Amino acid sequence: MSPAAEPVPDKPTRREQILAAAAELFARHGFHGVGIDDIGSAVGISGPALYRHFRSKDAMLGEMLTAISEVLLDGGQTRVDSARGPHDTLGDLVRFHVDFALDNPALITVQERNLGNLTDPDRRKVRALQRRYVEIWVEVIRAAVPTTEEPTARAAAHAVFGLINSTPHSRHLDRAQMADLLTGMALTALTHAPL
Amino acid sequence: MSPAAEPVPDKPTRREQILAAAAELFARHGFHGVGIDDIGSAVGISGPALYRHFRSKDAMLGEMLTAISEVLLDGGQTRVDSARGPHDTLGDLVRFHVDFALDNPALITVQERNLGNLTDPDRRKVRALQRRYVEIWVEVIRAAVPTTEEPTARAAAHAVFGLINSTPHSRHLDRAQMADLLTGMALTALTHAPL
DNA sequence: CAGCGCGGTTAGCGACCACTAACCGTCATC
DNA sequence: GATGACGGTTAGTGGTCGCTAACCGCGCTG
Repeated sequence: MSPAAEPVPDKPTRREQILAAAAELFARHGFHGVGIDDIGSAVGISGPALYRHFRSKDAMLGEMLTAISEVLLDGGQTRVDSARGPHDTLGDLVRFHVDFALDNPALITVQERNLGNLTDPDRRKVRALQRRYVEIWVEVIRAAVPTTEEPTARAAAHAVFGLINSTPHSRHLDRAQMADLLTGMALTALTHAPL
Repeated sequence: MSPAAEPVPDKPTRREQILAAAAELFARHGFHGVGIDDIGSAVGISGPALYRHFRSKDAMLGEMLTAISEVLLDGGQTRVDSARGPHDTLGDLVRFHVDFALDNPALITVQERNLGNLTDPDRRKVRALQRRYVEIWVEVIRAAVPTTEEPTARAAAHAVFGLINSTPHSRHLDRAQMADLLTGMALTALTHAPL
């Protein structure tokens, strides 16, 4: 067949394969619980070959977490930019985060658990991105529920992240049901609870 | 002053000191990210002295997590035993878990993140205890919101755990406000969302 | 006061881990 | 058809980690 003409949805590059495998392993065993050889053999190569693609193990985690944070921030900003009204925007934001969590359970887990294993510069960068993402949520929450104080909105946003990110720890429902459940609970908690 | 007559609330034993320090460290750096020497120096002794109190590093984590699971299960059972009505019982359960999470952020974090670092027998034991705790929640949820299917109730329980356990990651409010916020969000999500 | 258990100490051992060194086959290009 | 970038390989190295060994001072108790 003709080369490079198939409807292949972007064959993942080796770097991406490695990051995906590493994310799975980091999520299951923790950053320090995974060896360089474990990651290598998870993608069919062995051990030090990884250093053809990454400068260090720390760099893998750093790239992984900054990528996640950028995707979240970017997606959040997009939802806000196409705002139709405060309540719809909040709904879009919730649905976006729910979809991301359901589609990337390993990444969500790593971001939640392994922030402390980043190098200092990487952690600063990721923290900054995360802060901007939270600020988006704070503004949208306060637009939808105007009586909410800013610190309360921030705490509520974190609580909703916890609710949604709990996904990886429970697989009792199928994807669609889970999405509806989490979206409903998150929106109800944000808009009907006494904040 | 007279020796051993003050209102000291049970001076913590050495084992307890060690477990508390280890919990803090495990929460911050992950199980494999903490060395035996780190734990030792956190309680003022150094390194291998820990082996006078625990058989291994694994045993510390094991004892820590089984203790947490037993406290939760026990507290949950107590709340159910003194039930006055479905809604009150659910409220008691939520408030109990919120209090525990706010008072023991490190323990909650360790239980969430480091279950995978337990030895197989320890993990089985902890999992069994956790399952029983979740089943308490499932029954109470279904009593308070009778239209809820069992798998949905289980997923909702996990989601609420995620919401409440998000506490350690956000300290924007003082304890009382945080307790009210989390309790309100959890109860609203459970009883007013379309489960 | 001899004996001993309790809870410390330091030194060291074997395993493992992140990473480097040195080497090699496969292409694409000139 | 030589060249060199690319992405692999195996062997090895320095450092760290969990744990054991050997030793020791203190406070009970018979």
